[in-house]
Amino acid sequence: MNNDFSALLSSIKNQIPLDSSESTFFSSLLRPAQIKQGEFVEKFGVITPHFIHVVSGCLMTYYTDKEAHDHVIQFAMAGWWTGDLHSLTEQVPSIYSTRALADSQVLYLPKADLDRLLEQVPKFERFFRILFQNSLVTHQNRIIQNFSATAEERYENFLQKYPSLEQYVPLKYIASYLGITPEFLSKIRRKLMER
Amino acid sequence: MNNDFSALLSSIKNQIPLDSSESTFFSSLLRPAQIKQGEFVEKFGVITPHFIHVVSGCLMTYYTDKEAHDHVIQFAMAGWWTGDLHSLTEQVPSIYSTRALADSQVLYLPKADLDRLLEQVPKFERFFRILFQNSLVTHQNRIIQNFSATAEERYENFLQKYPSLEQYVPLKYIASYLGITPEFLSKIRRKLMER
DNA sequence: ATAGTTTCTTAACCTAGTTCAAGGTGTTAA
DNA sequence: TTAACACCTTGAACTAGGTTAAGAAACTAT
Repeated sequence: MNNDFSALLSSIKNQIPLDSSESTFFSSLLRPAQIKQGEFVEKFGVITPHFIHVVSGCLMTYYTDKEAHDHVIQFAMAGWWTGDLHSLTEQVPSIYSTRALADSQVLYLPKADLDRLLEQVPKFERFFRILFQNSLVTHQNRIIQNFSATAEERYENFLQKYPSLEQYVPLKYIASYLGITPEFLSKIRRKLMER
Repeated sequence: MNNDFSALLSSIKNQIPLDSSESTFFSSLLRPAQIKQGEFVEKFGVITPHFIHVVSGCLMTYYTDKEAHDHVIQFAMAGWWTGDLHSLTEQVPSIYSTRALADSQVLYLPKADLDRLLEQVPKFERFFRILFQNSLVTHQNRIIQNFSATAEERYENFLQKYPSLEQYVPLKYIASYLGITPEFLSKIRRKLMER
């Protein structure tokens, strides 16, 4: 059994029981890839060809607005799925770009294979239903936070929630994820240091 | 076939084929209810007992923060599902409240019945997978908007996207949904009138 | 080592959005 | 008919966070 796949397989088996032929079939659909720091795995304007699972390292997904400002919408660490869902499912050009913040290993699940998987092993519908359901709750919490917490509170929550990210992620991207400028994050950090 | 159910059934059949016994089983799990304007269908601190589908009228879901300020996170119109997913699935006290903005008809799908449905008719996993997947895309778009658009742009987008809501929803709740104060929404509206 | 590039910080000034307080309008209800 | 109430608006004073521009640190790459 390939070592790249074992962590993913066991996280899936946490949600749905898989027999060995199902595991083998699923594994056969995954395309491992090594991504160097700074490389793109998904680009604005390009149709996303596959769902992306992070085995190691760290990826960042961001949106570029009309004024050419980037807005980080997600950091994806080991064990996470990422990629523009809308582009993937509707096969329309992506509005996001995804880049590696560190050398990373990923598993690609091509759209056609994902569709085949869901058809042939319907249990995976359940897996992705739960995955999306949890992600939805996370997104709702983020929306609430953005409305009801100050930038300072959001930064403190971020540090608590993703302590391991500091090693990978330049502060300017954390600022972007929090919805503030790097300059303002700097002010916040100084204020917190002085305490 | 009960008229309350037919719109929901056909929206489901849009995604997954249902034979008549499956339709009947699903329908047997739904509990119709009439909600008067102002009544709650879900309350902060209470475990959400069922998933909620809106047949007619309009519901509003909001979060109450430590300073006792309400933040509207969703308006649910005819055809929408609503309710605190996290409370429903984990059976923990809800952090949201949901109220009727107008006299409304809803269908309750109790948690135990939802679980039974997913077990006995696994096709529904697919239905909810797609439902959550689409909702996730909507939530991501909202996060992006909050970061990259001004309050004025967000208000204009809101009007475009939900033109029918104006009849039900007091402006102060629209302000809350947009993440601004009613006073500031007032200023925006005057500015737009003057054009 | 040194130049080039990217990241982080500082400070002065600016603005979108808030807060507070008051008044206007519309609706229900005795 | 007037009191009570919820909603919307206005304006003045304020603040969280943005902008601009500069320099300091930290990396890369010769």
